[in-house]
Amino acid sequence: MPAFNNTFKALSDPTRRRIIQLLKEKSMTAGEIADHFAMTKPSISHHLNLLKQADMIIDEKQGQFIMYQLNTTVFQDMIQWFLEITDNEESEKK
Amino acid sequence: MPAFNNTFKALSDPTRRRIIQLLKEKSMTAGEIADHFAMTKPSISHHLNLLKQADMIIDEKQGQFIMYQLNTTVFQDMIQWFLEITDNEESEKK
DNA sequence: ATAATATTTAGATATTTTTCTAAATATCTT
DNA sequence: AAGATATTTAGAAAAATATCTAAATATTAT
Repeated sequence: MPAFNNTFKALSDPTRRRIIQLLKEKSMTAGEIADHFAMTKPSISHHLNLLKQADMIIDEKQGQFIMYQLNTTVFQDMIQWFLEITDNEESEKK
Repeated sequence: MPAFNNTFKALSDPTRRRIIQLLKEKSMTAGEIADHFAMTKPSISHHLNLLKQADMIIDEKQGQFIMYQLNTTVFQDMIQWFLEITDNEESEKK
C-alpha cells in the first residue's frame, strides 16, 4: 500500500510529470524515456524508481529492456482526493 | 498566473495538505491554523505563504488577524490535469 | 567466453526545502 | 504612548532531493 504522501511527492517534480505524460501516450522502455530528456540515464532511472514506489507506473522486464507503463488506478484515487476538497459537504456519511 | 509547478510543490508537503483539509471545513486565522500543529507559527506562516503563492488560499486582513480561506478554483484545474491522464484519447482537439 | 547494449546501484555534490529562534511590523487596548 | 497580541520576515541549521560519474548487473550477439 503506497502511502498517499509518495504520490504527491512523486508529482512534485516536473521531470516526473513529463514522464507520466509520455507514458500516457504509450508504454516505453527506460532508454526511450531517457531519450526525451537532457539528463543522464541514472537520473531518469531514479525518477522512474520514485514513480514506481508511488505505484504510478508498472515495470516489466522484456529481455534486456525494461518496459514502463502507466498505472492509472492511482490517478483515480487522486481525483477523489481533489473532489473531496472542492465538494461542499456531501460524502460525509459517518 | 501561478505556475502549475507551484501547485504540485505546494501539495507535496503533508502539513500543507492538512492545512487545506482544515480550510475546507471553514476559514481560519493564521493563529487558529497554527494551533492545529506541533510546529512554530513562523513555520506555519511559511507554509501558508507557499499555498498562497500557489493560489490555493486567499488571505484577508481583519484587524490584527489574517483570515485564510480556500480558493477552490485551482483544485478544479488540478482535477482536469488528472482526468487528462486517465482519459484514453479524447480532449485532443488541436 | 567476450563484447556490446540496457539499465540500475552506489556514492558524491549541489540545491532546495523544512524548521527553528530572534527580530520586525501592525493592530488593539489601556 | 506603552503594553499585549497576531503575524510575518530574516537568517541559520538540518534534512531531503536532484543530479552527476563510475561501477555493477543482466541480457543478447558474436
